[in-house]
Amino acid sequence: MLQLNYIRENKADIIKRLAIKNFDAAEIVDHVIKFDDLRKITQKELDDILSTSNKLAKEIGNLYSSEQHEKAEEAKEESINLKKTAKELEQKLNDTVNNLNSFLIELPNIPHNSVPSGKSDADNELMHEEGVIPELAEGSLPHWDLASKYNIIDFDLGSKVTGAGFPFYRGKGARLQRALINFFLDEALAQDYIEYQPPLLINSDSGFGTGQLPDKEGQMYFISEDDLYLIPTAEVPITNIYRNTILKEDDFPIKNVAYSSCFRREAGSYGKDVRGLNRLHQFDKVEIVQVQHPDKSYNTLEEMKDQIAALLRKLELPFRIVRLCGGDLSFASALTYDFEVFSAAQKRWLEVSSVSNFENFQANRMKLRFKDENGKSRLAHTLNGSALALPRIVAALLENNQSELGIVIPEVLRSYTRFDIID
RNA sequence: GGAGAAGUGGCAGAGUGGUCGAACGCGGCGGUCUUGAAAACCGUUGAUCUUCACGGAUCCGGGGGUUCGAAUCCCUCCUUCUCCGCCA
Repeated sequence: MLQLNYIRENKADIIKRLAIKNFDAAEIVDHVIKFDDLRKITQKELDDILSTSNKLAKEIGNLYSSEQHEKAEEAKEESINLKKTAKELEQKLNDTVNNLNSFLIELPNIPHNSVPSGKSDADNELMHEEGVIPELAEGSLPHWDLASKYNIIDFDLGSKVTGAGFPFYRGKGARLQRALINFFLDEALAQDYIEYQPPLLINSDSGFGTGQLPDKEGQMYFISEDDLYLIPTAEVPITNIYRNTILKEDDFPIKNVAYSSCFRREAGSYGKDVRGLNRLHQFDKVEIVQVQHPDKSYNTLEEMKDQIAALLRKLELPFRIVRLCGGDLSFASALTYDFEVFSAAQKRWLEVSSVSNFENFQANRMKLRFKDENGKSRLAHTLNGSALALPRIVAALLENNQSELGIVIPEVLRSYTRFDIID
């Protein structure tokens, strides 16, 4: 959510920059300012009424204690009238604030200056590419075939027990997953992150705080009985730790890491993009979250980017980094880098991480503030990134490392898997 | 799941209808004293909206209500604690 004062002071600039997200903000901004004006006026009127009513109430108290009952009754009469007016104004103020908010939450975050314009992922900016794209031998298999060949992931069994997109991992497949989780967590701990195990269900306040609600309501599994949502990412519970808090400046940087399962309905997805591990309803991910001083958040973003690149390098996977264009950037993000690994049998790049700076967009929704050096409350900046999402990493490892002997485990993982090869 | 108790400022803890945004204490900050520090003493110390400012309004778990007036009374939801039941 954008800050009201910022909108008022930078109207033209906001409209211009949101155009990069292909979002026409002109009308909404006008509504926001109009309703905010009305809000201020109404608030003032109400405050004045309440002020006189408060004075009157005190007076009535005094009149009673000095036994002037008649005068007190008169004052009561007047007070009741004031109250009626106050009720009406309150209603009006309420409506106005609701209108204001309904427009305010429609505005996406403003893209960073470096964000290129563009319509879709085709217009993303390739920033970096490294690693050797493996030449696979004749007869090489995509990961879903490898999964059944070595009996390490069972999609059909998942369909039977739950439904499509909920695979079972078995034997060395399960152990590989566990190894990756531990590897990713240990790498983050070495960078001074604090490890968390969050709840996997969140309430609607939390969903609103990070921006999933109301925008992506249909993408989350909802438990209506208890009014709770399954988390689509650990970002939600981990960032919401700081909802409605005021930090001290020396609390920065806050660096948290969490492993969790993630649940996504993925309504509307279909076709070859969702085959095998490419897109699941339930998957595992290690997520890094930082809360940072506004002046430092972009340095932090670069640091997180480097950290994620180092993970892929250690796993010996060929990868590239793209800067998302305006059209591909999420609602809440100001700048996002996507990491993609090359999956050699599918011959395509798979997104395995997304690292974003939300600036104060989430912080404003969840009232995450800090005291600056002058003792003033200011909104903090929030960032997060996957480090990393498991399924597509597994897909690339299986495909890229297949050989006649089996699937070769990268050196760095062997102390975690305690096997060298899946055969 | 059943029965009971409670939720007040960073912490601790008073306040049960009027002058309470809230005593006292601790902590924090500033000062006096000191070569420096501690101690002692003095002062100060919540958030949000609004205003150039003075000021005004709102907030005592959340929401609603009673009343001229609510931290204080009523309803409801949430959370915590105790006892019983169940259970990994």
